[in-house]
Amino acid sequence: MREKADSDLVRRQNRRVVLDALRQFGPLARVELGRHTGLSPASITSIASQLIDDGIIKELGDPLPQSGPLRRGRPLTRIDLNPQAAHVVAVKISIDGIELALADYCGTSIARHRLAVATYEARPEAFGNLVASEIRSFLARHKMPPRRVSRIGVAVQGVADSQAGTIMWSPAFAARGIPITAPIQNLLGISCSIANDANMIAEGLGRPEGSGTSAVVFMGYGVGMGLILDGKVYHGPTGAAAEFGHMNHLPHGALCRCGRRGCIEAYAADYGILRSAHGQPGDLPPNSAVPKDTMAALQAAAAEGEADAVAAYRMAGEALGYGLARLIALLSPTRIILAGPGTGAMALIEPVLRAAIADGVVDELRRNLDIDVVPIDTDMIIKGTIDSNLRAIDSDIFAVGAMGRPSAALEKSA
Amino acid sequence: MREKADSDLVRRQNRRVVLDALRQFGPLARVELGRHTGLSPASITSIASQLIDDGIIKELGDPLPQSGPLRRGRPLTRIDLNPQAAHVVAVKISIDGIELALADYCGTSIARHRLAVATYEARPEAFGNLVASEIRSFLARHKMPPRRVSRIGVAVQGVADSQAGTIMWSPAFAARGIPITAPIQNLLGISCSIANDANMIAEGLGRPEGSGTSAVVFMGYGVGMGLILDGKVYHGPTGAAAEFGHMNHLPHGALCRCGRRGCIEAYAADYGILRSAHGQPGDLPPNSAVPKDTMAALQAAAAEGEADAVAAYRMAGEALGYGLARLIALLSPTRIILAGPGTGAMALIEPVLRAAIADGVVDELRRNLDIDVVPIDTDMIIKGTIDSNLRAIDSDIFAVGAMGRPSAALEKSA
DNA sequence: TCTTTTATTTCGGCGTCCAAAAAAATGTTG
DNA sequence: CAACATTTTTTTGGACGCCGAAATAAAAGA
Repeated sequence: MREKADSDLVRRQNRRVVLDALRQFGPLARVELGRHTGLSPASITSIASQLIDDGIIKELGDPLPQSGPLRRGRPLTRIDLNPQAAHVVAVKISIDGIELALADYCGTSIARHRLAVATYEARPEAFGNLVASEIRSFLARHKMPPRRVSRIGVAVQGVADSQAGTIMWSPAFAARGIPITAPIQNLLGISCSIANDANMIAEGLGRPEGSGTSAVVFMGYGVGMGLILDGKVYHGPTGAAAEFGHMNHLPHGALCRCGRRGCIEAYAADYGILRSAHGQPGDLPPNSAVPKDTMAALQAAAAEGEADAVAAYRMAGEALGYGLARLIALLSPTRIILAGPGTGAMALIEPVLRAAIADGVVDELRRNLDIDVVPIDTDMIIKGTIDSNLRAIDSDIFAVGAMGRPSAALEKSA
Repeated sequence: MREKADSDLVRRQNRRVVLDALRQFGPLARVELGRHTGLSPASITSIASQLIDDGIIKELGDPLPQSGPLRRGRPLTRIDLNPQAAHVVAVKISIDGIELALADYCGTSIARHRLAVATYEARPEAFGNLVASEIRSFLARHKMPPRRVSRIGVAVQGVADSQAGTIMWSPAFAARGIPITAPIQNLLGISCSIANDANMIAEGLGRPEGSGTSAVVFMGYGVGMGLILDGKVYHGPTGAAAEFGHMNHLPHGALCRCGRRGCIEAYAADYGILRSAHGQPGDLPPNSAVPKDTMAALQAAAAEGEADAVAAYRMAGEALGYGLARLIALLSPTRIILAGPGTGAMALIEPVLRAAIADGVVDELRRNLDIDVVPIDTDMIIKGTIDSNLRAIDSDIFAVGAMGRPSAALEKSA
């Protein structure tokens, strides 16, 4: 059922609109905010002074690099998000290591740390606590009191249940159903969420694009996907969405890490490509961690025209292409973004991939489709996790009542 | 960018909430409306009297079948949607015929009409006008002045571009890109929309289910799908979404009506099943219109255990099953609904279909999945089209400003 | 110093919501 | 049959939000 509205909702919504505009278009004067948001100057004044009182935004001092053209009149007073208003920690869990990042409310990175952890053998009961204590010492090292961290976001490869706050299944772990958010919240008292890593890439890329439907494919040690439907990242009922890598390509096909046969990953992830390049049978149990060098060497060999390597990449392109063709038939996205280390061999993969899409989809459906390859950026996941959690903070903060007391959000639900 | 809010928006939203509640829970007294919507009695009084003035809802007379338990106090004054407030026409275009239905604002069917049209040979320029004039005489026959019809909804099998208002591609037509909404709007002056037929089934089933993610599969002369994501029917960027029937099943597989190879439809639509039951090669051009009797005979033969027929249905089940497995990996729906005449052979199809899903999807993803077969109801498409257009009217009407003048919506955007 | 220009704040009006009090409409009871 | 009791609906008064217009602030130019 749709929700009723009242004046409280109006203010909340407009606070959010203002924060959105500031987050997207950097520092802005009140007039400019008015133009961006459609709110009247009077309302902007009111909302801004409230947000300033709450310490969420602040007026910038003098440094007004008033660009060239001579300007008369009262100068603009620029306003920006207050970087001290909140902080977030992003945690990326991957095979044999976790990466931590601390950022302020503006999204500026304050500190990073990477540490090796034998994830595959990790005990499910202990792992969450390990992460929590690593976060604690990371914060301590950078003199950041946990009280000032408003949110922790965890990104993991594989299937994350964001409702339950667990890792349902991940190639980084032998175990299943590993609780993550509960131990972190218990030990640190900071609210925490978990999501799939490719979804976090989509969060990072998602907003600026506007309201389209697009898919981000992550190619590397695994194959992941972030889906943006009607401008919003799709998380599905449990938060375990868009397991493109484990979408079936060929029934009874090659063996995948997930235990099934014929998944796209079994042909297009590092281990799948390697397996076919070596001429190994498809039912050979997958080799979980492929060293970067090995893949680099394989890419080089393929670029030189080495037949087995070329064939392996073509097979990967075909699996990806038919998978995307199926996705297009279902969702008709306007944009597909290919990202991740696997794009290093894109020259070989792309023609096959495009041919497969052409073969598998009615022309009408792919007329408005762009396929882009974005530069490999290892920080995309961290950046997306930070962005997504900052937006969540915006949502928490604007939900705050007029008195600036966070409990207002709770009073509502009572 | 998120939209700003003002008090106008509040009233619009609350009007909509009230209409929603009435549409879903039948006639309600003001107190009951208050309970359903969370609005205060004062607000309900205000909103209701406005809606009554606008003629959108009305107080019911005496007939209060006050159920048993002795009730003191002022009796409830029940309120309901005013059936005369608006009317809709639903048009279902299928192979060789179109079906018209007229309904009032409460969704009660006033008239139905079916007529035969040689759609396949229809000229694209003329077809829209033909439909329009059929609607006109249909309305005239039932003494319904076009002025009192607020919306016309067209449902068609195949790919509809709801933005452009055309049929991009449909098995009912040899031609492509047939304009529909423009000629209807021009001739009748009534706003008109077009959508895929399976999406309309989903509209009809969609709301009561709440906020889950589910897929409705239509099995019959073709294979269609309506997708409900997070409680809302997904229409995709152009409105041409969820062409499940033309999702590739096997690369280089059997020839489909759409001209591609290996589509699910090529195995699971009537013509596909028939083709394989007759042992005909997969590249035999599809037979567009299969008579009902033929399919009934085939279903009977299969039920008797006739080997070729059984094999054909098993192949259909496999194509559907792997297609659904792929969909589940991507969207992890909580419910899949199988509907349409093709479900007549469900006893044969279902085991294979379930086996394919089990084979193609990680256990974790299908743990919370229900697969249901709903009774074959030929009116589902009509009903869904009517419902969907009534909800669109609700949205138009609540958008009306306080003065009851529709132009208020336009003034806003200026 | 005075004018022009532009940005921001203040003020008054309007619309919405809500809580509480009042009114309405009926059943119950002495 | 009149005085309660009970429940629904309307009215009243206050709060909060938005907006337009006027007032104020802060500069550049004359």
